Amino acid sequence: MAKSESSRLVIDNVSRRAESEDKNSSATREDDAGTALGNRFIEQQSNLNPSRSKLLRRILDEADETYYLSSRDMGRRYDVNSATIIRTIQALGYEKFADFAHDLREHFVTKITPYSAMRAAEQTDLTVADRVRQSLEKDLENLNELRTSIDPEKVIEIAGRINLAQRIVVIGVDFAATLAWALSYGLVRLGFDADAPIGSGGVIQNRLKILTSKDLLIPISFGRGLKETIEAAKTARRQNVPSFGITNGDATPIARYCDSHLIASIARTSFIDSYVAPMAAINAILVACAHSQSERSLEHLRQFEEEYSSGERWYSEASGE
Amino acid sequence: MAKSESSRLVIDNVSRRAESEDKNSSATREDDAGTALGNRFIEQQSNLNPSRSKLLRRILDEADETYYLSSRDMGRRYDVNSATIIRTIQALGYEKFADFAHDLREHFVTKITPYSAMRAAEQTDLTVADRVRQSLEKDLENLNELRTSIDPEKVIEIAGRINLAQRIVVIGVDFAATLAWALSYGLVRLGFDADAPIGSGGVIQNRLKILTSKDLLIPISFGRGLKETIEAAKTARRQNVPSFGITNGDATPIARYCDSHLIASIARTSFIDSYVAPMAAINAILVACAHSQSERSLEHLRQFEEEYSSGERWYSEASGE
DNA sequence: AACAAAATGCATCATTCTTTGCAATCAATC
DNA sequence: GATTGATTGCAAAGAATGATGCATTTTGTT
Repeated sequence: MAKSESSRLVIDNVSRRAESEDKNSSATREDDAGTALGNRFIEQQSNLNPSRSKLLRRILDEADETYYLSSRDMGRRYDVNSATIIRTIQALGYEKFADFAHDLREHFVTKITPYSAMRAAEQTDLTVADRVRQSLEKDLENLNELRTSIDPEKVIEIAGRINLAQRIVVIGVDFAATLAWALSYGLVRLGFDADAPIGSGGVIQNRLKILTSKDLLIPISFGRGLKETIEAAKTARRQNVPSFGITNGDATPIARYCDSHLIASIARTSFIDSYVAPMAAINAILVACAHSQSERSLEHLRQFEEEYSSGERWYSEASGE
Repeated sequence: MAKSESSRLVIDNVSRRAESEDKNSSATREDDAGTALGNRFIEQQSNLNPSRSKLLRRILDEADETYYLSSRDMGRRYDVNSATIIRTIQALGYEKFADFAHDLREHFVTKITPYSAMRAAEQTDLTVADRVRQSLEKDLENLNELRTSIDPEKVIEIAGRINLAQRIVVIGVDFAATLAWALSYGLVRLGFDADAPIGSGGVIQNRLKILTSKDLLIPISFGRGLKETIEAAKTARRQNVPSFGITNGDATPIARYCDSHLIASIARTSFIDSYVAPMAAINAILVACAHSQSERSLEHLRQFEEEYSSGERWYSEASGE
């Protein structure tokens, strides 16, 4: 009984695996990096013949279904002898299979997102509850991707620029306005002179006119980019105003027209873009700002918290019911 | 060489374990539910003597360090004979250790968040980069907690109410205004009559005056609750306006004064609350809305998308550079 | 096409693991 | 405080795993 029930996680991942096989061939992929095993795979690439490389590629990609296998089971899974498994991991530089198994688990843990487990069920007749779950798991995946791909140093670099800037203007239109507002509000709380102008392109352009090279523009837009936001970035460039963008890819206009940028996925399961990962990125920026110049920010925060919590702003039972 | 490097994940979790030992004793906890193993642990509680129950409690809680152990290693870890491990899992109803191991892995996977691994490093001298990473991992944990604790049916229930409502007013002040704005904007895109009034309490109260029992109020506030938001919820109750709250606990004023509510954690690592999980919750609500009355919403969305993408709003290279 | 080098599969052994019988220990009840 | 039933540890048996020498196949080169 335990058995039948417990095998439900392993549904049918064969199809999706097969499909992703072609494009990636078996070469190293950049996103392997970050785990001991992934790094070793990259390093030792020259010591691996094509079939071994391919074998490892599959084991790593399918870590969610291989991390708990014995060498024999792994052999069975990929139609090779267990000795081949052993010798392949030895070619990677591991002395014992147990060492490899450990690193494979680590690899699995850092790459894991529940969404990858659910993706197998690409059924057509999803219930609404399924879609809700899927949405959350996609958010989790986006966020996890952000976590593994983000370079903390880059975030710190932004924090540094924010620290140096006299004024900070955050631009976001439509849905991205949410993010712009969140960032500028957070920065204000940390004591920075930040704002996120809303309104038509005219309002924004006017706001930009007074910016100088001592200020900082943070435009936020995804995909093709909304006109007003991109125009703002270009204006900033013309006026030598430093700019730092938040977007979802290296090829987006924001990435092109800003001095540097941060990438956070807005990939969605349904029709509505998910701004969860960018929100987390903004959070990270705020944290970096707060801690990279502790005296000033923390002092501001403390002050803010004080007047905030002592003040009249919180609800108190006394006032009614 | 593989060995030394690969043991870095296992730092020192003993202290934190010990500390959390007292309060939870060894009794079943609600958050065990949701995995085959957790459920079985709850069910079979009566068949377990205190020491076995305690043993399992620890194994489940420390799943991140036990999921890959053999029965022997588990025995060593908890200072019992491996036979005790075997018989304990048999008392749970498992026939073979392998079955238990499988469910333990599943348990681990559903509970895992990278933050739990990092928490061990409660050093005092964190670098800024560490704090950035920690912030992201905390976000991930909050989001994961939301995912495991959320009841999709509840989200669908909200969606149902939103569908029925004539007008929807979302209230959020300060940081929560970001969320309010995001929700109302999303709803508008789906074709609902929603808005998120900003401004002083007076503005909000005026906006509420015209609401009736056919409308819906969605206040968003966390912790102690901001006065204006709570007052809005209470006003709604007085006027028989249905209300649905988003907050971070069952004991918050929002939870008390709203007809029903959704919980999303804003727990943070630094000084700034993280609104990542609530953002995901809002996303989930929007997805549920979009799919629970497909005809209307999807039609609206399609229309919206069309005029949006064909329109002048996107950036196009032609216009400059 | 022939050869050398490398890789794989098979068979095997030493190691480790799971499971169970048995004796000792512990806990609860009369 | 003795007795009984449940639980644990110990030890051993049986099953599975990891690792390696040897024969065979594959790959790449001349």
